[in-house]
Amino acid sequence: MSQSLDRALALLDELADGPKNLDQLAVRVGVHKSTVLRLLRTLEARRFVQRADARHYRLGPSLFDLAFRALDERDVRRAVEPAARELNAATGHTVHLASYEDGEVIYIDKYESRHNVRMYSRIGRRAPLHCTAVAKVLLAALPDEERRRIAEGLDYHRFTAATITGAPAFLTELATVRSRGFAVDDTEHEDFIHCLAAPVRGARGEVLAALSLSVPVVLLDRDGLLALVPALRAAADRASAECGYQNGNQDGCQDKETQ
Amino acid sequence: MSQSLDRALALLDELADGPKNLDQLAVRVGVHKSTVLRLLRTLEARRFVQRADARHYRLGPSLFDLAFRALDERDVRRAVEPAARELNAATGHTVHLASYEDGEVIYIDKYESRHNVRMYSRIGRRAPLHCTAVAKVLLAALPDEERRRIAEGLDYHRFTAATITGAPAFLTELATVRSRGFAVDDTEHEDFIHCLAAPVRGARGEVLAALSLSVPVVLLDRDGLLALVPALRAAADRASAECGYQNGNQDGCQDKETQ
DNA sequence: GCTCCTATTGCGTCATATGCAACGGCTATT
DNA sequence: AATAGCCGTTGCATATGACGCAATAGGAGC
Repeated sequence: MSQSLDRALALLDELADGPKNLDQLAVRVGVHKSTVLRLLRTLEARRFVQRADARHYRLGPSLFDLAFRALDERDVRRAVEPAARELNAATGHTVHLASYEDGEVIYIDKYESRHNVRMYSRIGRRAPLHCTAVAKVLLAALPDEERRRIAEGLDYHRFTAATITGAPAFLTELATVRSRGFAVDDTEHEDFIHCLAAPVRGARGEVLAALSLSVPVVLLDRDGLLALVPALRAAADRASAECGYQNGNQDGCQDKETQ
Repeated sequence: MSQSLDRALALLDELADGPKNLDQLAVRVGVHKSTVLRLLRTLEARRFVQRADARHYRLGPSLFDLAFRALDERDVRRAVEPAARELNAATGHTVHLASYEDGEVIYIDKYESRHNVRMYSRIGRRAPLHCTAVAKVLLAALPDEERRRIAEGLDYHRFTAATITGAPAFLTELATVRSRGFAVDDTEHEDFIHCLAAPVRGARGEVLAALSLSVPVVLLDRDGLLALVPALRAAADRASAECGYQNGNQDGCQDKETQ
């Protein structure tokens, strides 16, 4: 709708993977150099970009400030923090918090593993829907027809030998997740990582977010991973309580309504 | 320079502290509702904002993605991470990493305290220059005339009884920091917090960033804080090594050239 | 069922964002 | 040291596209 704004946002995107100069930017977004310069000047005035050196621009501190302020605003994130931190401390593994928004699953928090083998992920990143534990938990909570619609619209890119590659199999998996109350990603996204995820619920029992543990297979085999389920669920339940979820029923089968 | 872009950035700023509707935004940035709508639509198309509900907008995932990608790009941050994490684990206190850019000191990383009493800070935030340990370390490393110029331009807002409130006293403090090799914020910013900071140096000995520990006074008195100096310096030195700093001379008096 | 509030759209106007081309500072090159 | 080439920067003329206004539509609340 707004041309100049759109171009400016494209510039920010370009700058996200490293400093660039005027010409590079002009080519990448397809506008004249001078236009780029003027847009950058406005962005610079508001500290969204800054000059790395005389001829290179990079993203500026306003962006960080904004992003973290906004993340702080997200109530779930704040509410889940203590439980997630404790889970991270207790297990030593990577903990993620992800939420579902507009057909996407986004990581909204991350607590790094103590170990050297780390998972590659980042706050703000989108998780693939068909092969991550967090996405399974979040999709499993959607109303039937929406879940089906989404499942049938996915492309099921095969990341590893274990990746689920079809809507029917995926819908079956989601049903399992829904009835069991937690999800497993058994090296379906990356060869060397497997994950668990469990839902964080709000006052009306609706699923607000998914809390997950990601563990390199070299550290823990499948049984070792599954042995972490109680710890994960305890953390997710504590987080749910923090978010106003009342019902303490944890009989292994939380298949109640999910709005 | 670019009006619409400038307004859009103002909108983002407004949205950083919570979802707002059209009218609120229109009033705050001083433009017509319909203009706000059109700008938001562009921002929404690029996922910089999203609708929280029918009549409220909030910041979107692109922003988070961008911010974290940009942070990852910052080499210092990545290089310092292991040392900072270890320092955080060893002491249990809040660890900050800050850098100096264009007359400002910005937090570029943070590791939370294990304790309940926490410091209020955030990645992306600006640190006040005259009353934080990180700023002292970073300013102390600047060339003489620039340091003097900055010191004389500050407003020395008095946050606490201990805040340094004049350029001469501040310059003396910086000289001490420079020769001693670390800085102390003795409840100069907040009554209940005191901090230590030490420089992280690059290949040519230049100061790249400041690493700091923030501790509530209820947990540790002044001597207790100072007892952490060796741990902090060890971490800063490890981080410096990671950044290419060669000179292992740690005789308590790193007053070498600082570019 | 009615009212009020807020989002949305069509439209006419003109501010403003744009591309172009020329300038100028800097670096690198021989 | 002189020159060539690169890249950032500026002035200008143009028309695009962003703007405010006012009318419409769509809900929510009473």
